[in-house]
This record gives sequence, structure tokens and C-alpha cells, in this order.
Amino acid sequence: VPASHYAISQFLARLQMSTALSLQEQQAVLSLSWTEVEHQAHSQIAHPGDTVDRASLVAWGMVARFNIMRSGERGIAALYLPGDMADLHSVVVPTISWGLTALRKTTILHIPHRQLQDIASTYPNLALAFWRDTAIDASILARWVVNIGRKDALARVAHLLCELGLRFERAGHGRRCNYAISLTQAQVADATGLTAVHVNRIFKALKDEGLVSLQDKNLAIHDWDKLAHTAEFSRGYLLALGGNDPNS
Amino acid sequence: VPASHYAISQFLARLQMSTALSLQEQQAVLSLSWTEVEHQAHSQIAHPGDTVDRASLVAWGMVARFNIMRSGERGIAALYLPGDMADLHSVVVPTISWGLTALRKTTILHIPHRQLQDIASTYPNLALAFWRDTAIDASILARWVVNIGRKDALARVAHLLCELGLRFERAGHGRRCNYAISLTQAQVADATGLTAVHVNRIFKALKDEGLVSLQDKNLAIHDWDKLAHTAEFSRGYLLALGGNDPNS
DNA sequence: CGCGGCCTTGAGTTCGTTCAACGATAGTGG
DNA sequence: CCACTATCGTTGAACGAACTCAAGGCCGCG
Repeated sequence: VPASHYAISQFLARLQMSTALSLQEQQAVLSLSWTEVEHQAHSQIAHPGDTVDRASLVAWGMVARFNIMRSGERGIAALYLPGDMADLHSVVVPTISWGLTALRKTTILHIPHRQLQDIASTYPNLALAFWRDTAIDASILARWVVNIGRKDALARVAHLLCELGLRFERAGHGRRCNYAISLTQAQVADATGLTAVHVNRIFKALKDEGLVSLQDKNLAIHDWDKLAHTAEFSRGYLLALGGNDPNS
Repeated sequence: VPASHYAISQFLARLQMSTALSLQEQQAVLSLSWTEVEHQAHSQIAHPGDTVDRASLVAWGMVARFNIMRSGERGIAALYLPGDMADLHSVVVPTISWGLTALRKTTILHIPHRQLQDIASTYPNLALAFWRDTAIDASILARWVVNIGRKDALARVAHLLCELGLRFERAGHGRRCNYAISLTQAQVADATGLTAVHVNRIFKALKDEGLVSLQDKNLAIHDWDKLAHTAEFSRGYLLALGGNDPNS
């Protein structure tokens, strides 16, 4: 099953962006076993209160970490792309307090917690790498908090587009200025704390200013610097992109 | 210096809430060395872009993780109470992308990264505990994202009051329904994505409804259940409080 | 006493929401 | 092949929650 193997090696590549791993350590990651699961768009993968014994690696598609409010509104706290572990934290906190949902047709690899714990215990360096991955997750969450709390709608949407550009590029899915954003406007709204209607208007504004264009689901960013400026985007918080690239 | 020793043991107690530690592991934590630093209210502890070689344990006071927007507005992404490591993540991601500030007179213990890495490598169980601590941090951040994105001002403020109640209680500073919230209204505003003026009105509303009262800086929650209900608060995301207490 | 930080309150404004309708596209079954 | 339905995107008009601006009060401190 080459696609699955690819996902594991992509996960390994991601860890190696921020952590130097020995050959043995790399081998330990590649020798993880998994179960492959398909999810349709909008299908829920995990429910608040679930206690899980395996982590979910996104092999293809897109996954969101979300909560439902009493009013029925949904809030998305985090997005996970191919190569991301959507719930690596569950290894150390197995009872989850949020939901996971597939935002589109998605392939997930379930990896037993036990195996991750084992290789983390055997190779302290891998334990650090996993910890680091969770820290990067937290760094993105922290950025979202201030974005949603202190920026206007235009900047929030622009920021999301910039972030996804870099993350898709890192994941090997397109380039930062030209990628397949597989999100509906309602999903963008849930991730930015806006309404679908207003996201639509913001997209219109971004198009009218010539900053981006969108055909089918392919986003083209025509002026990265300008978009990043309106978003007040600085890539520092995405660490592990190989901080060597000094852009912005 | 008993106060400092107390802080370390409080940090240990915090780790032990979610992780069973052997005597040796406990001893390893208690034998960490530190440098004590005092910070005045509003003084900045760390700046975005700093690369640090030690973690900051809050021994007394309160610390915020924040970002400044171009407009000059400040957004607070996280609050750290006594016993919390304000930047445990910096052990694995030493170049930070946010600022840390003392919200009031605060005592910080600097603990060298090197020592934390050493004991994490020696005791895999401690590595898991540190990782878990970062995961809990992320869990709170995720909750803040959806709170700020999808709840109205009343619920956001109420939620913060509930969260701080439980966290202060856990830290041994007061009880959940009666604690010294040492925040100014402007600081609450930065943490909830509101303006100071509006936070003031929300406090007034909470008082008028008899839900809370506030004298000096001592907050009294008169009806926890009702406050938690308006906040849509559920304590699950604060894990490591000893999930055995089934309240809410 | 005067100053600065913080809290409080009122009045007008705005950004984003709500409600509602319509268009486009794709899948489905008769 | 064509209604039929569902999902998603688009647009207008009215509304409202939170913001901005402004003024004044309280209190501790130099």
C-alpha cells in the first residue's frame, strides 16, 4: 500500500524538519504499524469524551479539531493536513475533549499509542520530537487565539490562507501561492470565528483587490507579500519549517 | 529559600496529577536547580524572537503569553499561574514567537533547559510528563480558540472566571468559587478578545445577576453551576486536574 | 496636592450578523 | 434524459453586539 507508506515517511520527514534523527530512530518510525481508515466528507472521526488507544495520522484529505456550542454553532480550533498527526497529544492524554471531523474525503492511519510510547521510551530523541510536535501544534493554536481575538475579518481570512499555503507546501501538496484549499466557505468561517456569509464577502474583497483568485478549489495567491501584510503574517510560529528560510 | 522550593514542589505536584512518578523521578524533579527572578507588574519577561536556554516556572504572580498587533492592540493567548511552566515548550522549541509578560508582581524561577532535557532522557516517564504538560497547554489554547470565535462576550468572560477558579484551586491559591483574580479589566479584555470598556459592562451584568461579586480583587462566584452554564464550561479540557471529580 | 492607573458610564458608530432569496453544480432515481 | 434534491456560493437589506470616543470618579502614591 504505497500511499500509506508515503504518509508515514511524510510524518517522518516532518519530524526531521525540527529534529535530527539517527538512522535507528528513523527506522523505528518507519516500522510503525497502522490501520488504514477512509472517511467521507463531514463524517466525524472522534467524539468528545472518547478514550482512544491510537493516534490518527492524516494520510490524505483534511481533518479539523472542533467543538459544538449549545447553540449548534461549530468552532474549529485546528486543521490537520496530510503528514500531520491530528491527535498526537492523545498518546499522553488519551481521553479527548474535542471532536475530530473529516472536512473532505480523508484517509487516516491509526497508529497504536503503545507503539509510539515504546519508541519514545527506547529513543529519548524521539520523545523530544513528539513533544516538539505537540509544542508546534500549541504554537499554532496560540496564534489563532490572538488572530481571532484581535484581528478583523479580512486579516483573519488572509492569515489562514497564508498559513495553509506554507503548510501545504511543506506537506508537498502544491506551492504556498498556489494550492488546493479544499475548504468550503462555511468551514473557513468555523475556523476564523466568522459566518459563512461574511467569509464570502471577504473572499470577494480579496479577489476584487487582486490578491487572490479561486477557481474550483484552487487558490492562487497573486501577491504573497501584500496578503501577508494585510494578515500580519509572520511565519515564525510555524517553526519546524526549517527556520533557515528567512522569508518574512 | 522556602518559597522557591515550594514552587518546584508545586510543579512536581502538578506533574503528578496526570502522571505517576517513581521516587527517583520525583527526586530528579526536586533536584533541579534554578535562578530566581522578580518582575514588576507589566514588565516584559521575554520577547518574540528570543532564543532562550531556560524555562520559566511561575512561583508567584501571573504571567501572560501575548502578541502585539500592528495597531498596538495586545492579544493574550494564555495565562500562567503559580506552579505553571510558562514556556515549558521552549525546551523543545527554544526560539519563541510570542512575548511573555508579568501581569502583576511576579516571581519566576529560571530552570536550565539542559537539566530538563537530561532528566527527560534519563527517565522516559518524565519525558512523557513534560510532553503531557504541553498537551494540556494546547488543550486550553484550543478551548480559547472556540470560545473567542464562537461565544458572546458574557460567555467568554464567564468561561475565563470558571477556568481560573479551577486552576487557582488546583494551584492551592483559593477555592474555585472564591479566589484572588489579580487581573485588571484591560487584561481580561486582552485574554477574551474584547475591549476593556465592554469587559466592564459584562462584569456589571454578572454582578447585577448576582452571579459573582468582586471586592478589591477578590472574586466570589455565588452560583457556580449557573455561571458554568452561561459559560458553557465543562472542565474536561483542563485534564490533569484528577479527572476523578465528576463535577460538570 | 496633583498625577497616573484603573474603573465606570453614556452616546453614537461600525463591523459582522441575521434573514432571506436566488444561482450554480452535482448526484440520484424514475 | 430530465425532474428532484442537496450542497455550496452569492448578494441585498436590516439589525445588533461590541467598539470608539469621551468624560468623570476613585484611589494610591510621589
